[in-house]
Amino acid sequence: MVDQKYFDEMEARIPKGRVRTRFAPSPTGYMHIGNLRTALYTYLIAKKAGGTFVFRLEDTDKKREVKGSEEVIYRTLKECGLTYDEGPDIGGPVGPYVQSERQDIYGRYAELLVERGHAYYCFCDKADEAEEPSEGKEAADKFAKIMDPCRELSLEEAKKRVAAGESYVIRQKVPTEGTTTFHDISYGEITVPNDSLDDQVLLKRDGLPTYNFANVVDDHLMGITHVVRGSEYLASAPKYNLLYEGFGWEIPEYVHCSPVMRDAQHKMSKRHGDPSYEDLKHMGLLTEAILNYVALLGWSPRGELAEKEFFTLTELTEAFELEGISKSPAIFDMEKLKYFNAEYIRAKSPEEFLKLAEPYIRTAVKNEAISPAKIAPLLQPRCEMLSDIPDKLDFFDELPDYDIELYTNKKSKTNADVSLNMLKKALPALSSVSDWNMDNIKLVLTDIAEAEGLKNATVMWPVRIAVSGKAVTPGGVVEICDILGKEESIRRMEIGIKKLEEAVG
RNA sequence: GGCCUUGUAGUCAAGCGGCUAAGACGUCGCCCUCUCACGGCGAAGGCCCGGGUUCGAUUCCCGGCAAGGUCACCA
Repeated sequence: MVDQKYFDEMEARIPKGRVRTRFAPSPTGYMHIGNLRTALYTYLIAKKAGGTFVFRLEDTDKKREVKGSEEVIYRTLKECGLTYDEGPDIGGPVGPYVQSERQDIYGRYAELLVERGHAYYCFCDKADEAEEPSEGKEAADKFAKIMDPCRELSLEEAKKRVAAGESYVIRQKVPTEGTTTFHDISYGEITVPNDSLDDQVLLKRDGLPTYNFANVVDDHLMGITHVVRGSEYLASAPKYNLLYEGFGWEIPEYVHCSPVMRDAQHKMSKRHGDPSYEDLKHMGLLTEAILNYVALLGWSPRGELAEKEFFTLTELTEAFELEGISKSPAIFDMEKLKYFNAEYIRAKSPEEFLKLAEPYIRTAVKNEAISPAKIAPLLQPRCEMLSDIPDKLDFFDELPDYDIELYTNKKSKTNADVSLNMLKKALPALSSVSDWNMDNIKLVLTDIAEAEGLKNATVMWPVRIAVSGKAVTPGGVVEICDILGKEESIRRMEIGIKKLEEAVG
């Protein structure tokens, strides 16, 4: 009847004695932030304990598969440095690591569970009812109907019908009375009445397992010691325990993670345009910053490290404690992420930053005579995201058409008249500079201010407006003139003088 | 609706019976300064509500309220 040898062999393969965690996404979407965070915590738990991090692909629902999403997951894990020790592409002792390649396993275990009296064949065709997910009272009514007659069928009778070719599903036989308690590392002990648990389908009509069943079987067969997953699975955890008990298997530790929210009532979702990991990358955010921020969204270091907020992956591995995981949902805050990103950008060496910034600089500055290497240092302390860069540089290639109102500035004590006067003094002075560099440009300008008994701003402001055409620029006049070059700077000042003369009369 | 969970400033959060309730982002002000940014200094802002228990509750218990999850042959 039962092929005991098969089960013994499967059992024998299971690694024992060390922490093993697994990240088990389904290829149905992109890597959203909650996913990434779960993967991170899962990785950290394993690595902190010197254990094994396993990657498993849960593709039991072929209909919902999204092409390309698998690659996104692999790429994201790789970029983030969340390297797994066992997985579909690298193998391992308990493979295969793709559920669709393990199909025969689930059928055998489902039948084993039937033999053990914790599951039963169900011949009712509920497909019609199940098509449309319903809510509220309706769902409650449907649940009542789930207690079907097949539950009471004798095993011989059921097998006879199976042998006759009748189609069936296998359902879990949940006790109708009593309660079930399970333990979660962050949520503690949770007890639920058994009559609130439904006889969930384990093996579908097509022979494939449901997520809940495949999960339990695989986690056991892969020796997973800590099951890390989203809190949306909290409600099904009691049924998991019943399954483990039904098989006579050891129950793993559970670590449920609260969701990452868009706002107080909605989870982050692609449908609402919330950014995925890849979206954030495209916005010019750094992997280190994303990872660091995400780690702190729902986890915080304790004790002496309580005030530390910048962590590398390695530092996280050391600092990570299960106790620090938060039970309440956390709202994703782009502003704070940007702050982290800005910090990481500033921490880069000038060379590293130039490498990162150059493509962005070049989207705005096409003029080959202008060197990105000269612009990058101005940008480094001034951008939160790399994508901020182009807008800041739009005046380099071409002088924008600006309003002469810009020449009026209270703090610099300038207006159109004063500015015209300053430009007329600065023009010849700058024209006479033979060695065009920042020191000399600055010297010429400050000399004018000193000679006139004015504050530096009074001469700097008008010149900066003239050469940039903008009220706000990265860097000051000195840097901008230096980058533009003498000829272009002079030309722009002449334009400024002309504009002002026309206006002032 | 049943069951489960959560609730410290706008946001992330520390706290684990006694504190002026950490820290960070954001906001505001000041300083630095040729604009902006960086940097420095400072300010405003909070324990969901009501009962208990206790000499004393943000912390423990009960009840509300609010929010979330789940109740699929989806994961």
